[in-house]
Amino acid sequence: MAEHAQYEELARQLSAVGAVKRELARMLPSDCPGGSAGVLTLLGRHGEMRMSRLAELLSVDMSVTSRHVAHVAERGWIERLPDPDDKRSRLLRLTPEGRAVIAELYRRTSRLMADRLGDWSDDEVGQLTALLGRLRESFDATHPTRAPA
Amino acid sequence: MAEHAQYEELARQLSAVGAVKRELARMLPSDCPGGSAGVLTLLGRHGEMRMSRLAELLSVDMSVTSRHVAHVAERGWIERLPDPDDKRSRLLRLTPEGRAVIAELYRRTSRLMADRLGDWSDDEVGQLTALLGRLRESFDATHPTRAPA
DNA sequence: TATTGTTATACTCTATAACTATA
DNA sequence: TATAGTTATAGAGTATAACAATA
Repeated sequence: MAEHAQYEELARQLSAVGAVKRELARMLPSDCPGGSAGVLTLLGRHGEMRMSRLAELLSVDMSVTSRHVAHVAERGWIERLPDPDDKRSRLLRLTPEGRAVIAELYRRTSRLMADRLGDWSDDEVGQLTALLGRLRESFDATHPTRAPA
Repeated sequence: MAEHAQYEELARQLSAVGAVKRELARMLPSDCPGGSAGVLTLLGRHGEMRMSRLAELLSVDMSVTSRHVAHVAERGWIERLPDPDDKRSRLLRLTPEGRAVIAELYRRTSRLMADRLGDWSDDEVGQLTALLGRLRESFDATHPTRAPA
């Protein structure tokens, strides 16, 4: 259990993360905004999946996911296939063009991160990543202690 | 120097912080959106200051700051006083009403944080806060190694 | 009836550019 | 000329509600 002032300081730093996210967003290709990049990288990491699963991984409403997915589908970066198990559902799959975009995103991310975090150790980057993961888990509304059912 | 995969994972977790920030925003008073809350809490912490200084602390453009400040000034939560040292500038000062809003913000933040981070130790909260602070510093465009002048 | 996904609408936050007033 | 601040405009992201199709 932490003190109030500590919570305030954490809240302030979380707000300030916005500046970092905006700088990451500024180096994205012009036709691939952040929402699209999220769709592509999650499909690249987890493989073919349904809309609802993707919305969960993105931590946004499915209506938002639908828009981001439409954007990348219009550019031919993913396919939307019928789900043999449920005709309401659609399976999202990367195309070769989509994989090429991901490769470019990776190049740009690596370059920027290496420039900005050049003096961070592997361990420090890992610590921050782990703590952010735990933070998200603690705030997850579907967490068992808050949604017991 | 960290590996590429580590950078990717950090970028993903930074994106996911958005969900946490949105949950914090959802419990704000209806006439006090996040931008207004940022203005009030920074004035509360650092005291009277000019627009340009506030923009720097918020890490956003001064045009954005101007809008947020106008919002809180319209509600009587701050005063905009003439700066005796520079007639172009305005000094921003909290009113008693503004301090009351801050008190309410603190109550709500504490309640939510205590609920979500109840199983975090002081040390863990402090570690995350410190790492986020360092992250912001590393990405700060005005950092001496990137803006040497 | 409940769920998957789409679309329309509205709100917040942000940056860029044009502008006013002052340094 | 340069800087402090304001305003107009445009773009990205998000949530809610209404809807169609299917379970």
